[in-house]
Parts: sequence; structure tokens; C-alpha cells
Amino acid sequence: MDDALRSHATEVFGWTLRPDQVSVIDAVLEGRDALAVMPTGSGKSAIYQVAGLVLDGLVVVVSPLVALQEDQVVGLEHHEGAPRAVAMNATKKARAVTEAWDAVAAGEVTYVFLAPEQLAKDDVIDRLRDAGVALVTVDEAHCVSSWGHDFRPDYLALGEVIERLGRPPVLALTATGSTPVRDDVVTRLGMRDPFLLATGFDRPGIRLEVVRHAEDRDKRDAVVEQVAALDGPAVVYVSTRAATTEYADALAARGRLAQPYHAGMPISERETVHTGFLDGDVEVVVATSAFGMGIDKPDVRFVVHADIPESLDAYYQEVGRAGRDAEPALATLHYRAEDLGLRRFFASGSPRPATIRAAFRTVPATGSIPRAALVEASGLAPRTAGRAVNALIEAGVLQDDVDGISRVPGAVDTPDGAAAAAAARAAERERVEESRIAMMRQFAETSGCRRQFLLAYFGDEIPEPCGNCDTCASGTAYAEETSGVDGANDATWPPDAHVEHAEWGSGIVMSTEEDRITVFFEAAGYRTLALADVESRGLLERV
DNA sequence: CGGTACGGCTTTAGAGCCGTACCGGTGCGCTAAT
Repeated sequence: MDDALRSHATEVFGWTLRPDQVSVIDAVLEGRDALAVMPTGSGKSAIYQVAGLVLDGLVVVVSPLVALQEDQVVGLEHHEGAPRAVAMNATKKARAVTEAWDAVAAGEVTYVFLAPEQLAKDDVIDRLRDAGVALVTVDEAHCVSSWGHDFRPDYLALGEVIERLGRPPVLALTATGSTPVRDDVVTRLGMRDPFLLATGFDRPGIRLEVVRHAEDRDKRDAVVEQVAALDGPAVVYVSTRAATTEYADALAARGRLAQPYHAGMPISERETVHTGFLDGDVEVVVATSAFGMGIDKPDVRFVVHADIPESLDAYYQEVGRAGRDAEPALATLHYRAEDLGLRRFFASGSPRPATIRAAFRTVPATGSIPRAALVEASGLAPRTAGRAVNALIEAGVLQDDVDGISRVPGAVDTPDGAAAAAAARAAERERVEESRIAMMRQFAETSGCRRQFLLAYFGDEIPEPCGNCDTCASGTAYAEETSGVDGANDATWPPDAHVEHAEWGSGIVMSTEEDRITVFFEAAGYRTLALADVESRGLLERV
């Protein structure tokens, strides 16, 4: 990045770039793929915004929420001299969309914001490709991993979409992601040897606490008791919509300005709660996971989990909404082992065999069928069909390329075989999900330092207990930390090392403790092995 | 997987226990009815 661009960026956007941002911009401008894992508010958007100043062509930004797209467009419009930005989504009037596409075709637009569902449409791809795409940015890229396989299947097709756009460089941005999630994003987007920037995950100002409960009733009482006494903006996360109103009512009865928030509420009510929280008219938001992306309030003092999340990735993302102003904050997890049952339920639920067979039958033995035509011909609901197709792609039965969906040569070629292959792959996925839930459980039940555990999960290591969590306060974290990490083991099995296990296949070392090692296996999920066994029985092999 | 609602049962008339069925998160885009 030369001085001219640097000063041009400062002139247009008003900020000065940090070296880490520059390193990613440089990679992208050289035509390299890049994955940047940076905290919210650290200027991820600046990367593609600055790139847009010099790149010759469109900067396509895939964004999961329409609200985020609009925020970005408005933000860019604020800067005089910034290239033009448009968002394409279903909330736009047809006329506005037409005008926007005309402007794109005329070369008057640089940034185009859209959701992956827009990119599932052929005409959208054609228009973008004809205008010339210089960079594809996938914002909130962890959505590819967490939503792609079922909730929003179009996320999974992004890799192919990028090919069809002429395979420009790909920039993936996210504030979260353990190593397996990052690898998943890289694989699914088809990124090639990406430049990786992962800034530190530690948020030392957030105190971490876990409170264990045996009875559901006691847990509910304890949550209400705690939150009613808190002084400062708070978010309470729960796992069901019904619980949002139950807690909000109980807190309101205790004199707190508390409001529920979940995806089943009318948009206007959701906005009222959101803006009320920003303005201070709402002190406590009791929410499902719907309250998250796009919520940028710096002075949230408390994040209280009344129910345990599905993974440490989700947990830390939610916890990370506290204390963005760098002032002290508190994160409390109210834990009951039974609450993990709901998470297991959410993690299950694969397409039914009959659905898989129906989707498979629509794919010709030779040649291919476009996704849209397949959905039509299958007679299935679009979403159901999308999930089934994705399940078959993941199972290696079908493939997605420029012409559409086709059979993988040499793979199973009967509907029953396809159903069996999909079921086997789904079982593998459930094992992985189950292991992520198990990691969440281990975090909740550990007597060691919470932060050490959490950061190890994200591939960061801190040498000493943090001093700002409940186990450090009680002293158990120090008791756990016996003779320290064995340097020899660390050298043999360093974090991120690729290993092979006879039964579980290939994996990545997540962390090594004094007597045990945690490895993430692609097919089996997180597994913790005793180092003694690993050494004596040769369970793992470096690859 | 676990919680709740509900119907039926009982060493039977009022209440508690049991088994069973059902439900549970996240957002895009599009359509139909007002």
C-alpha cells in the first residue's frame, strides 16, 4: 500500500489505518485471498472500503442481514468522495433496484451489498459478472459455517458463486471463530492459500463467571435475583422465545426496564427495543440469539446467560457484546447440565431419507441441472430441497459447478444409496456438533481458569490464570495449574499441528495441557486424549 | 433431551400421580390478502 493510497484513504474516510488492517489490504490488492478475524469495532469494514478506492471493478459485499447492508451504505454515503454504494434486497422498490443495476452497468457503483440469497439468482450473477467484480467480501463469514448447511443453504453455494463471478480475490471477515470454524469457512468459500490475520481474542476487562444450578426453578430465581440488582445496561440470553417474556415480566415486576427480544416479534417492536436499549430507555434486553449481529452498544456492562449456548463460539460472541468501551464488564453463565438437552435437539434434525431420495432423483445420471430447476422438479419446498441438495453435496454424492448440480462420477448412483450416504454424513456432523456442545460443557464444569480454557479453544494461550474469573477468585484455577506445561509435549504437539488418528482420521491440535491433549477431528469433532496414551500407544501421528 | 400441558387413573370424590404428545433458534425472499 503506497503513501498516495494511504493519504487518499485518510482524506476520504477520515481515519488512519493500523498496520494489521494495512497487511490485509495489501494482500487483497495483490490479488490474494484473505481471512481477517478481528474484534467488532476494530475496523474490518475499512479493509474492503479502502480496497474499493483503488480496485478496478466492483467490490461485492455479502452481508447476512439487510439491516447491516443499509448501515454500511449509509456509512459510506457519509463520506464525501467515497465511491457509490448500493444494496440489493427484497425490501427495495422494483424501480430503485432497476436504477441501481443501471448504475452498476454504467460503472458508477463500486460497492454492492447483498445477502447470499440474492446471489442464488442467475440474473444477479450475470449483471455483476458483466460489470466486472474485483473483490468478493464475505462479511460475518462465520455464518457460512454456522448457517450454510441448513438454515440458509445459499451460504453454502457461495464458493460456486464466486467461481461464476470470474473468481476474483475473496476477503472473509469475522469477529469470531475457533480454528475449525475458520478452516470450514476457508474450505466452503473455496479460498486458496489465504492470508490470515487473527488478532488476539482476549478481552481481559470482561469478568467470567459460571453459576451452577441443580433445579430449573432455582436457576430462574437466581437469574432474576441477579439481574434485578445489576446497575447498568444488560443483555440476558435465553434459549426459547417463551423465556424472553417470562424473564422480562419477572424483571419488570422487580422494577427494571426490561424488554423481550426474539425473531418472532414484529419488526417494529424489535426496532423499538433495540433503539430503546441504545438510548437507555431499556436497561435489560432478554433475548434469544436473534439479538446479536448489528447490535453495537459500547457500554453493555453485563451479559447474563440464563441458558447455555450451543458452542463456545456462540458463547464468546455473545459475551463479547459486553464492555466494548474497555470499561470493566461481567459475563455470568447460569449453568444446568440438563439445559444442554435443548442444544442437542437443535444440533440434530437432518433431512429425511424420502426428501433426500426425491432430490437425488431430479439430478440426471449424466449432465447437470440448475439449482432452481432442481427445486422446481423435486416438488419439494425450496428450503427443504436446498437442504437436501446441500446434504448430498456434503456427502460427496452431488457436486455444484458452473452449469448446476450434477452427480459425482463414481459416487453412489441410486436414491437409496444417496440417502444412506447423506445419513452417514449427517451422523458425522452430529458427532461434531455434539463434541462442540461437550466443549461448552467442559468450560462450564472446569475448575481451571475459565479464560485459559476459552482462549485455548480459540487457539490463544495465556501462560497464567487470568485473575478475572470465578475460578481464579476461588483459587481452584491455581490448584489446577500444577507443575506447568511440559515443554517437550508442547513441542511435539503444538497447537494447530495436523495429526492423524487411526479411528478418527485427520485433525488439528487445539491445546496441550500437562497430561492431556485436545484435538479437533474433522469427522469426529473435539476429542481429549491422555498424553500418556498418545505417547505409549502411538495414538497420533504428525502429518 | 427436557419441560409442560393434559387426560385418565385411583386402596375413589379432591388431589396427586402417571404416561403421552408436543414443542423448542437463527433470516432471507416472495406471495396473498387488506
